[in-house]
Order: sequence, then C-alpha cells, then structure tokens
Amino acid sequence: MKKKVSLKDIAQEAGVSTALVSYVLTNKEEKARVGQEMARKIRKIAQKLNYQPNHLARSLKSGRSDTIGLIVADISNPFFGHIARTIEDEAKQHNYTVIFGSSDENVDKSGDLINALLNRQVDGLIVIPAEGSEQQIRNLKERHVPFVIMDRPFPGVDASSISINNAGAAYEAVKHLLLAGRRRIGMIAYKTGLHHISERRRGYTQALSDYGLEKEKRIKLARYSHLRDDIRKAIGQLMRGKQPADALFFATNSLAIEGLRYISELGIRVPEQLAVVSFDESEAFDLYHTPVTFIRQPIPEMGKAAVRLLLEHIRDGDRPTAAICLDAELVIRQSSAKK
Amino acid sequence: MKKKVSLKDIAQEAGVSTALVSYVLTNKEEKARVGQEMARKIRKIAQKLNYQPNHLARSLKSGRSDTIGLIVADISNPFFGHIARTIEDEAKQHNYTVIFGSSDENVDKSGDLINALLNRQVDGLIVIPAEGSEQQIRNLKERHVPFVIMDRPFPGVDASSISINNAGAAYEAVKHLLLAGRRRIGMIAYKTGLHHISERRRGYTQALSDYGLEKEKRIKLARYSHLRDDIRKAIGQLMRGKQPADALFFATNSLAIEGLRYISELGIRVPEQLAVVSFDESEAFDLYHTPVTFIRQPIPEMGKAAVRLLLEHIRDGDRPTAAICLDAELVIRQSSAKK
DNA sequence: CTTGCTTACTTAATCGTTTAAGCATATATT
DNA sequence: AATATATGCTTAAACGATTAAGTAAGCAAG
Repeated sequence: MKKKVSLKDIAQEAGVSTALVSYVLTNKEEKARVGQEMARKIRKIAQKLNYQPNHLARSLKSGRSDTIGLIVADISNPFFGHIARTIEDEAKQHNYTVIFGSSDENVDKSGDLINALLNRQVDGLIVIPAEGSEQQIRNLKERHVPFVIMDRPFPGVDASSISINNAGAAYEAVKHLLLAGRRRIGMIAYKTGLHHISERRRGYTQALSDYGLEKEKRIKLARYSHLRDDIRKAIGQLMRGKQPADALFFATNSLAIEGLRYISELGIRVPEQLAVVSFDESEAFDLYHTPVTFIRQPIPEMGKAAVRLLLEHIRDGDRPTAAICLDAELVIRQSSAKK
Repeated sequence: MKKKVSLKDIAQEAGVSTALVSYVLTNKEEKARVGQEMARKIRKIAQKLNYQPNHLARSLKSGRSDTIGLIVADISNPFFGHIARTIEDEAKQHNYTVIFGSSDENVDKSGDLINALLNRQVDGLIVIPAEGSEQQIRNLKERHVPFVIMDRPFPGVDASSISINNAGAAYEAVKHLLLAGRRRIGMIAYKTGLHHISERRRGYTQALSDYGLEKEKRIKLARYSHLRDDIRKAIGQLMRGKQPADALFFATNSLAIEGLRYISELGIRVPEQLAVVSFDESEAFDLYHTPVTFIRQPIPEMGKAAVRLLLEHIRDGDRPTAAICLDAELVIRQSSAKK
C-alpha cells in the first residue's frame, strides 16, 4: 500500500510544526490561536494531499477507538444478520464502527473472540452470548469493560441487557393455539440452558397448565450441532401413536424451517392436521403454502436500544446496569387456523 | 474501562526495561539473547497480570493492522451474510479480523465506508461494489490499496475479482426451462448497470436466441428501492393478455421471494401454469409448496478465494491482478417441472 | 523603558509497542 | 596479558496523532 499522508507531510509542505496542523485539522484553531492565513493554507494542503487521519494513532493517544465489538452466534443466520445491520446503522449514527465475530454457539470461540475484540481496543461490546459463556461475561464485568447482552440475558448476572418477554410471547402463542381448538400442542426447542429458551419453554408450560392441560406437555429438544436429525426424530415421536400432536410450537426460526421441511416430506397437512407457530421471522414463512404464524421480535428497536445503552456505559463507566425488556408481537396467519 | 496492563507494568514488576519484556513476549528471546531465568520470570508476571497486547499500538508501529475491511450491500440479506461468514472464518484462519459495513447499494455510503475502513488502517478490502462505484474502485487502485472485488466485477477495470459465470449459469437455467417445454419465458431482474446482472440477462437472451425464440424476449426490471411495487407491476404485465408467460426466471433471490409472494396471491399454479427458476439460494425456496429450482453459487469457495487472493495482494503489492471465475450449479426441483 | 498582554507559533511529552544499536561484564582465544 | 567473543541487558528512536507548556515578537499601558 502506498504510504499514507500524515500530519508530518502537511507540516513539511506548509513549513510549520505538526502541532499546528493538528490544531487546524481538528478545528481547535480558536483555542490554539492559529492565524487565519495559516489555517487556510494548511487546510488547502491537506485537501491537496488528500489527508486522511490515522485512526489507529488517534485512538492510541485518546484511549478511545470509536469502535464497538459485536459477537453473534452466526452472522449468516438472517436473525443475527438483521440485528447486526440495525446495530451497524445505529452505531454509524453515533460515529462508531462495528467489528464482529461469530461464536458458533461455542464457548471457546466466544472467549477467543472477546479477547480478539478487546485487544483491538473496542470501546465496548454487544454480546449475544453462547451457552456456558456466563463466566466470560462476569469477567467482562470485573474488568469494567462496557458491554450489553442481547437476546439472552443471564438471570444470575447483573449486567445491562436487551431482551424480549420470551415467556410472555410463548404464552400468547400457545394460548392462541389453544383458542384455535388445539389440545395436543408439542414444542420443539434447542437443548440448551440459555435463559431465553428456558423462558420460552416456561411460557409454553404455563399456558398449558392455565388451561388445565399440564398432562399434555410434549417438549422435544434438538441439539444445535445435530439439528436435522434431532428434529426429525422429535417430530417422528410427536406425530406417532394414536394421540399425535395437533399443533407444533417451534422455539426459533431455524428449528421451524428444518421442521417444516420434514413435515412437508411426511405429507402432513398444515393447518388441518397440524397447526404451526414459530418464534422469529423468516422469508420462508411467507412462502410456505399456508403462511406461518410467528412471533415477531422488534429487532430494529432492540438493536438501537443496545447501541444506545452501550454508549451510555462507555460514556459513564459508573452507569447502573439496565435490563430492557421489549414486547414481541404474535403475527397470526393461516398455519394456526382453527381446526 | 479499567486501565489495561501494558508492557511497562510488566517491566516495572520485573525490574527490567520494556524492551526486554517485548522481546520475550514476542518470542524473540533467541535473537535478543534473553536469559532463560529472566524470560521465565517475565512470562510468569505477564500471565499473572493477564497481559493482552495492545493491537492498536502494535499496528501503528508495524504498519499492519491484520484487519480486512468488507463492504457488502446489506449484511442482513442472507446471501451477503453467508459471504461475510465464510470470509470471517477464512480470515480468522490467517489471523485476520474483519470490519464490515453495508453500502445499501448506495454510492455515497459506499464511498464513506471505504474511507472509514481505510482510516482504520485495514490492510485490504473485499468489496461487493454498489452501482456507480466504479470510480471509487479505480481510486483504490491508484492509491495502491490491496483489494478484491466480489460478485460484481467491473469489466472496464483491471482489478482482482471473484465472481461466477453469470451468463453461463443463466443460460443453463433458461435452457432447462426450454427443455421442460416452456416457450414464453419471462425474466425479472434489477434495474441496474451492474455487470453481474447484465450478464444474467445476456445468458437469458442468448439461450432464447439459440433456440430461435429471440422474439419471445420478456425482460422486466425492478428498482432496488421500489422492489415490491415494480415486481408486482412486472408480473402483472407478464401474466396478462392471451400469451401470458409460462415460466419466470428471477435474477436474484430477493426478486424471487417478492415475486413468489405475489404469484401466490394471484393464485397462479406453479409449476403447471408457471415454471419458476431463481438465481441464488434461499430457505424460502425449500418451503415453497413446490420447491424452487435455483442456481447455487459456490459461496464458501468464493469467500475463501477472496480472502486468499486478498492476502496475496497484501503480501505482495506487485502481485498481478487475477479474475477468478467459478461455476454455479443449477439445482433442479419441482418448480420447473415439465408442463 | 519596563512590564504585561496578545498573537502565532514551536517544543516536547505521551499513548503502547518494536527493534536497531549500545554498553557492561564475563568468558574464551591467541 | 591483550584481544576477541558471547551474554544479558538498556537506551532511544520510531509509528502518527494530541495537547499542555513554552517562546518570541509586537504592541499598549504605566
């Protein structure tokens, strides 16, 4: 790469010190009482040489990089992509840049990522934590790194977080299925200890028991690493016997998409034979022969809130933590129509 | 944020100079002839204090940031998300980090992004260029910034690029429709001068004329900014009259998804009444009632190739440019079945 | 004509790291 | 004994920018 133009080059050309150039180009001429003539000259030279400040050097001096680190599970998953996009936009509004990394739901990768981002001197982190990364989060807290957890708060950790009312949303979804006349409602979730998923399970369970159906609980779990096989097995189990499920509630969109693939293969009719509701949005839900009822998370609001809260933490290291909880919306379509 | 541990802190604790600490921690003890005893002591202290090198300072000194910049159109679009993911993984393999930004298919944003990334001293760029950003690319070349163009090469610019055989893939897709007995094949593409789209159009046109159907050309264009409306209008036009289209070829997945939504609304039967083929992959294509035939781009290979080529350019500023062109694969499913 | 205030700059230290060059001291070679 | 070599460390400059503190010249006031 061609050598970049530095303050020194401009200073040389103008016959002055780099300090003066710096004062002018950072608009501190008043304070530094730079001559108008000279200020104009410096600016002209800077323009001519196409000077671009070296952000690294500036950061080193100032201790601020104007960069935030984002850790998601997998940037190729549209849910996280969408989050990343809103964070990017909101960050840009505040003159921040985003560095990201995918943890792949893996604790070790997550730890490496956190370190890599911190070494690059990010001013703060937005983390969608992987299972088992609780200790890493505590560690951030101890080190007084400004950070915000998104999507998956840890109940035992006092940290700022942006999340949705997972239990409530799941409750509404299941209630909706019940009101549609379904009684044997299965749920397929990830096999994980992450709080957002347990909450969704809790909402499901609560709804069933509020309707006197606690005996009808049918939760099946799938491993992130064996998604396809586990889902097929789960659906196989739920649909077999004389009392097959008449509704399925999926805890995330990836579970639903994989599940619907199999349901189509099996020739199960939706919604006549089986109603379907899923957490999260997906383009695939629109194109399914009967558009899928789903729970829409307010992703743009979540992203904006995350960035704003993080910036407050960055600006004020002592800002008390805040757990922001937003509401999700049940979007009802044909896949959960009455029997 | 708590003050970070620096070389100075370690040096102080060990009672030596920072230079010595640096030699040890960068494994240059041999060269610098550091005593074994001392090396061990320094390493122990570093561990105890949990020293993490300041990447910014290192980069400032070395002139290398071990960071590559990625510019996509929109990270929330799964196609770009997928690309970003493979680039991230491949970069990590080589100890590089990725900073990204979404251009929104907008020249001004693209320019701002390029500058923002370069100011942050990225070692190189991978760019999926927006329409009209040709001059920005030329400018990169002039400034000797190492970069690789992905997905959308500019025919008039001598730059390294990774792309696919767009015309060939489109040709195969249309040929496939012709062999399936379709004769009134419409195409819906973006209204853009970007080469990859023109190439797809060229492939379509070529296939028609090779089969003696040049008169049957029906290309409709949609604006990125008015996707929904333009597609509805286009499909409306293609399907009306006594010679409605019996097949549709979509130039990208977002066009297809929007198009299929409307096709479902209109109650048009696929594939009986209308065969459908789309460029690019999508989960939605699997869940469509008749799984959609599509052209699969080799995204993982493209991402890997892009990173590798970029790293070669970074290592050797004089490396001649290379235009790598990969083949895409037509995945045939029911949406394009014989009439 | 000395003191003090402006104005318009420069000097120099600093951020954290790297690395060539220098400087003692000890040991080996002739 | 004089010289060379090896060993183990320190010094200091550099990367590019920021900024407090210093300086020099001009001018006004006492």
